[in-house]
Amino acid sequence: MSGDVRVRFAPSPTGFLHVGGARTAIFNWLFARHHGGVFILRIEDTDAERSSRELVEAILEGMSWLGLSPDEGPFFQSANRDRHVADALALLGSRNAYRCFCDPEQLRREREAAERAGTGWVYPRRCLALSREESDRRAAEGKPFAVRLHVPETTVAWEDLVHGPTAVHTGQIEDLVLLRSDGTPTYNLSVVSDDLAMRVTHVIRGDDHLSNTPKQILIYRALGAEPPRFAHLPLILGQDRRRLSKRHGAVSVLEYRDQGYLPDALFNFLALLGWSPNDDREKMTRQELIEAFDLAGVNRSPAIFDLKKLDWLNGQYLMAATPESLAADLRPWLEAEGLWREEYAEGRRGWLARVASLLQPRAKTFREMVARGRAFFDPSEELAYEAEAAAKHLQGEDLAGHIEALRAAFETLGDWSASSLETCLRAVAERRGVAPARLIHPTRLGVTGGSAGPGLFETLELVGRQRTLARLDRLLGRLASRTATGRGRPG
RNA sequence: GUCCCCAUCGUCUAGUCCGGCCCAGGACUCCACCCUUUCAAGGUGGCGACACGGGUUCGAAUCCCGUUGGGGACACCA
Repeated sequence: MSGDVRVRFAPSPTGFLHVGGARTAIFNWLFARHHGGVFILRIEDTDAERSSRELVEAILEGMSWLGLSPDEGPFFQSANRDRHVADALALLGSRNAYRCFCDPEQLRREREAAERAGTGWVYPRRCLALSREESDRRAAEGKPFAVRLHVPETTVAWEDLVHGPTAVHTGQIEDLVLLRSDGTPTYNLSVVSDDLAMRVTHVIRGDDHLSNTPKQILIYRALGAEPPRFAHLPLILGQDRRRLSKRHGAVSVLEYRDQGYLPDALFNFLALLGWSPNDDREKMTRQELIEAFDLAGVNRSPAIFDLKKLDWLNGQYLMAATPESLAADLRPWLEAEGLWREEYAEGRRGWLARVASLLQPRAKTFREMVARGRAFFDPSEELAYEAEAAAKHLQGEDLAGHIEALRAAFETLGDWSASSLETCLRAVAERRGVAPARLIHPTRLGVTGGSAGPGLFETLELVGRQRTLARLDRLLGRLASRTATGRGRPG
């Protein structure tokens, strides 16, 4: 084998880290880990106009949240400009590139005119016809020039690790600019120069770079270098089969963090988008993913981002987590809602963990967990009743009397535990000659404000006697006013 | 317009390289039932696909050609 595997993820900080980029990063990372290689992070910040320090930070933050720490870097492409320029000049010296004195504005107009006419357009190589002497003379005169690669008439072929044998005739490839007339290097040159300098062995990137590949291979060859191996990943599409964009909802990985998804779940989900192990495994640990990952298992067709499945997977991770770790993860969410209390970190740690264990199988995200756990976290007795649930459960013969009896029994109950509460409620129901459900549903509504949720007795235990009684009092008040007005409407 | 890529349930996919084990398997979603104080979770079952047309072959989801459909790229952006 010819040396160790070295791969890189090379985002340009012209936007946040979106799920497509994250997936590319994950595949690179997985490939490196699988082969015991090196994962390099290179920030392609050569477009000063569109790049920003904040976006660099956002990308770094997104990667670190996903646990994608680079073995080398982050490197900044802009720092390598001198080498890029030197490489371009070397190409000029070796006659693989030539000076182009054409006016960029003029070329742009020609291109636009061709586009309006509905035809393609490539640079007509006017300056390639210039003699060496003429070119040197104009340059010496100080005339501005760009440096263009002289694209030979040939067929560029490579063995793509995802697509298999791939070949493109250079007939449609124009003599691309390597150096702009202001002396700055362009993308294709910089990428090749850096990948070469960083001794990258495998370029794993999105399908949108497929058409850049022959251009870059041409640059490698002109530089007298051996190109790396290439692997092009299918793109991730939105529900409408178009390229994923903001219109499709959350596309930044940090948005998923902020919506309450676990990094391991997103990582797992993204790893399975466009790749699968050769079996039916879905929920896989990082170690399992590393062991199973293989570029040969990458699909060739684009995949649609399915939020429902992510929700399911995240739910699986939530259910697999220990209540203690969930309780710890819940803190920032509770803080954001103003529901955090210091005692949750101390004396009531166990209580929080128990609440988390009740919410665990019922929520897909942390955000949902906090929303569903309102009855536990909210100190007040003023919970709003869900209208539909109230209409359904706050009715029937002498409901106030039943609740009154239940409240009295609860007030003097010795052991405030789920099992004891259940025994107590069932006894009251029997004494009053009604089915337990006649008490259970109104009680749940009174204590939680809704009709769905964890078992009532566990709920009551954790809500505590004080709040339970206060909330039942409020319910009684509601029932009394209803009776007073004849037929009041709940809610 | 030109070039390139892709094509299995609504979605993610297994199977395609090395045709038969596939009247196509798993998962998400949806539906039903079970469990059950509700909602989940869990269990059981169901709906649901080889884009189309030609070949090659004893035999094709798998190989070849074409059509259609979808996507991407064509900058002195990255």
